[in-house]
Formats: sequence, structure tokens, C-alpha cells
Amino acid sequence: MPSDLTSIDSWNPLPLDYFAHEDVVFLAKDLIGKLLVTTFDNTVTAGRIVETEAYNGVIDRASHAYNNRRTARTEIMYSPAGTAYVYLCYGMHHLFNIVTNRQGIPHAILIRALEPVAGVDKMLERTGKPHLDSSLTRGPGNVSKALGITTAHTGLDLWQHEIWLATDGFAIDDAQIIATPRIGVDYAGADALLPYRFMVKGNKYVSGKR
DNA sequence: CTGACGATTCACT
DNA sequence: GTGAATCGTCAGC
Repeated sequence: MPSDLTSIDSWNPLPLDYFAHEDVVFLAKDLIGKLLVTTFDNTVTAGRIVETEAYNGVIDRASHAYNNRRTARTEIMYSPAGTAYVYLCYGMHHLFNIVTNRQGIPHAILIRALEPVAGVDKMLERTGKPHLDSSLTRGPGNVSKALGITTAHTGLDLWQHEIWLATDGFAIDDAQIIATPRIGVDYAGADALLPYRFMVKGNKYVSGKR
């Protein structure tokens, strides 16, 4: 889909209530096709979400909050719906998640891939890449780098300023959305097999097998 | 205080 | 397919 089909004037921000839904797996699928937007650096950068993963709180061995674990880092996951949870992985990658459900329930959704919609030049500047290709926003580390998201943004509410979500009226055909096990969570035992990863079938920005 | 390691990415074989 | 980069986090002492 060409990037000039949509502009910020026609985007409708998702209210924080949207993220209060009690079923994080439902939300992870529902976010496919929505827009992730950042509006700092005097620039709008945005992409259409094409890959997500749900992390189902205290009963999910793959979740940082498994067994109600509370530490300085995971405390953000117990925040109200629509809070940003950003953490550093492998000492260099900033991974962006959205906290869902009500305060005290540590559900989260990892945004794993976007299709660029606005601000490609700024994304290229941030990533140091020479030109647009599918690696620009493929994989959760690359998503954050392209949109300028860092651990400094953890704890922010996702309502209109800095980082927010939106719809632009474009919907992905339900038949094009497929579910698979999550990536990189082999340590989670049987929970590693749960179909909590959602993606647009065949989309070139999706990480791993598509 | 110490050591092991990760919801990854990329270059290289 | 394999391995390095790189550092905050967290369990254990």
C-alpha cells in the first residue's frame, strides 16, 4: 500500500480506553493494521502495524511479569492501559510494548514490525540506512530505532503526544491475519507454543518466517 | 558485589 | 547456520 494513501490529518488517535480490553490476545490481533506514530524531533514518523505479540501476564512463562514478578523494570507493566513499556534487550535494542488491561494486570503487546507510512527520510536518518528497504522497520529493535523510541519513553501514556496509536480507516482483511508461536521465547516451555504472534500473511516487513 | 543472560540484529561462512 | 556486539537487569551470595 503506497504511503501517500494516508496523512496525519485523517488519523484518529486510539483512546487509552481502547487498551483496557481484558483480552490481550484479542488486542494483539486487533492492532494489526493500526498506525504507530511518534511526533517528537519536529517530525512525524509512522508505520502500519503488521506484526505483534501478546504477553499474557502472570500466567505466561514468556512474560517478564510471569508469576507476578515485580522489579524496578517490570513495575511499568502494572500501569494503567495505554502505557509504554520499553526495555533494553541484548544491551542495544530498545523494544516497544503497550501495556493493556486495567492497572495491576501486567498484560503487554510487543510491536514487532511496521510498514512505513510517514517520515521515511527521518527513519533513514535515525537508522543510518542508505535507502528504504524492508529491513527499515522489520523486527522490534528496528521499529524502535526507526521511530526514535528508547527506554527513556517507558512509562509514558500513549495519548496523542510523543508516541500514540491511530486508525486511518484502512483495515487489513481478516483472512490475511495469521497467528503463530512467538519468537525468541524458547525458555517459556509449553507457553512458547501458544499462538500469540499475529502478522499480515506474506507482508515483506514481517520478521522471521512469514 | 558478581556473573549469567536476554521478547535481537547483522555480518559472515 | 554460526557467532559477535553490548549492558541493564536480576538472582544469588
